[in-house]
Amino acid sequence: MRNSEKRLYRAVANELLSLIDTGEFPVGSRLPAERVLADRFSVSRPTIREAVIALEAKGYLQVRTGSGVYVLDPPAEMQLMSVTISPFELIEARVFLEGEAAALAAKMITPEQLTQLQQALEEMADENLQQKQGSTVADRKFHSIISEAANNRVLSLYIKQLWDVQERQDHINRAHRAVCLQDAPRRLAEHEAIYKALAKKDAAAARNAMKSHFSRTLSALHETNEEFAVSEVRRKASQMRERFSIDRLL
Amino acid sequence: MRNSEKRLYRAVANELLSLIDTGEFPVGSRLPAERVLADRFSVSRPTIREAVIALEAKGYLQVRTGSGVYVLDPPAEMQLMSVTISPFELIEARVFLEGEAAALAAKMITPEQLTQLQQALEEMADENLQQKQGSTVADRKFHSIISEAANNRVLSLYIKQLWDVQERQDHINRAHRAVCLQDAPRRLAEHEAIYKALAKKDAAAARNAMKSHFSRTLSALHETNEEFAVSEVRRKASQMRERFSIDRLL
DNA sequence: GGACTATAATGGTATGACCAATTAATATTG
DNA sequence: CAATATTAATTGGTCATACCATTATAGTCC
Repeated sequence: MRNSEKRLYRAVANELLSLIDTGEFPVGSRLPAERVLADRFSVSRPTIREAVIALEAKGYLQVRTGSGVYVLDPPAEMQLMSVTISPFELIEARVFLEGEAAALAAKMITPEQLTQLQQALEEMADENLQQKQGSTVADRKFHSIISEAANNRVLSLYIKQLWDVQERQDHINRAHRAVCLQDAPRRLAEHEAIYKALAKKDAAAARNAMKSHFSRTLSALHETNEEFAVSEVRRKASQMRERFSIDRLL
Repeated sequence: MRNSEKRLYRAVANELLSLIDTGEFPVGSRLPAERVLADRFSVSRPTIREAVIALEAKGYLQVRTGSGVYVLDPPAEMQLMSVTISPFELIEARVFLEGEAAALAAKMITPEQLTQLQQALEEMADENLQQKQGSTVADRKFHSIISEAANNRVLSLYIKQLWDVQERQDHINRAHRAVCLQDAPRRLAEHEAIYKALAKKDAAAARNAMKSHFSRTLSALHETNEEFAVSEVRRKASQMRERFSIDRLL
């Protein structure tokens, strides 16, 4: 199964999940009875119960006493984590959310929060000097302060979620880091531009600064993607070449 | 305990949580052994295990085989449902998300989707005629088509989620329905304006139409809120008056 | 046909036993 | 005495089984 699932109930839970997105247990359907599942997985009923309760706690299942266990559609965070989200979709969504958050923040931000932003900027500068350019902690801190300053928990929650998703997805993360590394001073300047707009309480300027900050990431991502596609084509071409040459030798 | 905690393990889990923030089980400490807890709560060990597993799944506890169960610092709430969101925050977020979705959709929408939008508009008109003005199914369908047309799964997922939240939260829902009922024809006209902008592939117009559609809801919500606040003040004032008059008579 | 009742199916809880991993105590050894 | 190896106690992990409460189904009766 997975990576050393020491506890049985976890293994069972994972199997149930894969059976769910395999389609054997569609959303809305009722799972087989606990006793049946116990028999099928060759485990005891308590173990099945533990797996079910874990999945229930995470929002995948609903248990109705006397009736059965039913499959719910997976919670939104998990849908985001699945690979079906492309980097472009994610960055696009972040542009809107963080752009509007910046605009709102410009009107609501407190002096303390502005001070915190300055601190974050200094930390980013330090990171640049200390060769630790891969680090994004100060970056994230900066954006996090702004999203909090917008005073809208829906926005800040979504922004946080998208940041988490991005950090978990390799290809996006790699592209993002490449951009950051490649042009650190410019990135710092962009953050400072955002800060200045916020300090001036200029909502439109803050939104624009944030959007242009992201748009560079987006275009870099497009380039990276293109490069990747090109290199893929070359790789396949070279494979073909090799194969044909071998064929000729035969 | 709580409101009808039918299942024992939930009651136990809640008690454990309260004991944690009471300070009896501080963060980082080890819980008493399962057998001890079972004895203390007068439940069986399996029930304790179920409670522990549920809390583990939610990130409150960590179980180390052979060692014990340890208290983690509580995870930042990532669930929108478990946080109380004010109507204003919610509508504000929807304005941004649906506004941008409309702008994107204007560029990407297909003829089939435009047809579907027209159908949804007709259904809304029917609902108005048939006195079923409380229904929002056609309304939701309309907005759903647009969010799909934007071709960004992050946006459409979040828009769907916010709609779900709204339908689950009474106070928001009541305010929304009040607005809808009060001015059905105008609401229909707003939807038609959105449709026309989309048909023209005019992104800016689509965004504006969508935003002004929401802004009316938002301002109506503000009024409702104000009215409610005013009536509360009056109610208390009248109570006071009554009480004072009684006092004088005595 | 509709309301009511008996029956079966399903989840809910409890006991007790045994295993495996960890930790603490103890004995061994240098 | 100190470091190490061994043993014992503690703790979570799993299982088998039994019985209860709730729900759903089938059957019955009017």
